[in-house]
Amino acid sequence: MKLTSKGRYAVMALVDLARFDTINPVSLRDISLRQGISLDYLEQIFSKLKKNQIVKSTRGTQGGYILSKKPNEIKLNNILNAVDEKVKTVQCKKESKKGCNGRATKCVTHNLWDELETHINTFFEKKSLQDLLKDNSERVN
Amino acid sequence: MKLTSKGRYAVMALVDLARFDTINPVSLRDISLRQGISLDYLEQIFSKLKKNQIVKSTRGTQGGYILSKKPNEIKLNNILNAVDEKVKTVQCKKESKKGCNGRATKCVTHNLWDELETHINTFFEKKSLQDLLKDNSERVN
DNA sequence: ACATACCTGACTAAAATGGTCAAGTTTAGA
DNA sequence: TCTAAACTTGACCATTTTAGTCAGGTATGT
Repeated sequence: MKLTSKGRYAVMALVDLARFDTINPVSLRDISLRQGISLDYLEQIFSKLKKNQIVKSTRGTQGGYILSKKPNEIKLNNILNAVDEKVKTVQCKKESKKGCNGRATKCVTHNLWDELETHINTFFEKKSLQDLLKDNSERVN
Repeated sequence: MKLTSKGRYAVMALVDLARFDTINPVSLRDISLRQGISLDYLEQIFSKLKKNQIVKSTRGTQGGYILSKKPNEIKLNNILNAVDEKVKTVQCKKESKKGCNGRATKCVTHNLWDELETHINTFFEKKSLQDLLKDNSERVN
């Protein structure tokens, strides 16, 4: 399982977007400056967010990104999946005749990681962008 | 955050140990063969488990490892911490005057990762080796 | 036309991962 | 007492992932 900066950046950027896209599209440049994330890296991230229909883009001067849906309809789960931060805890070979570790049976921890995966996914499915906005409504930055 | 093979191996090895240490210490060699984990790697893992008083060792012929406590007293949390698979989701610089990203404020997702961390830790604190033994009591391997 | 901003893909330094290898020390049992 | 089994320690390493950078584009509002 992995939960690294990419996922964090994606969430940060989208919270930023949710705050500022009410009138005009928001440029990555602005997000980059406000959130302290490299512009080039943001472009990679937004490319994936766009492919997953989480944001929409407008090109040209005054262009930028806006959210595709309302903040309460965008779950953290959607965001993290979009940037390939899928919650994956076990690397048991699926569909092979043998189970984990090349054995006939599943490794003794197999069910455990499955449970954990569900546990974490549930957490992210419940949280929406809206929830984060609310939590940080008093913040300046 | 990271949850990789090392943690999985540690749990697998301890479940194995819990099953077989009733009479004699169990050698890493045996665990290695039964669980399909490299012996050398197991040695690294058990070195840490020992430092954290999760297992005790006996040297020499017929030596090996036994659990320091009863299976129901060993929480998964203890195991994963011992092998450095601490649940860590954010790399915000602690104790610096500035918050995440070198800003004066915490990044908007700071609380989120904190919550997740608690969420996951709670999961592991509730699970003991005993629980895993029970789940797999019918297994052959 | 030109500046702004999106778009794409190749590239890379540094860190983490999942080990291996070598050289011990300790102790049970023959 | 000798020796093999088993623990102990630390260095080393190939591969993969991460977190970007860089170098080009293309589209479009003014």
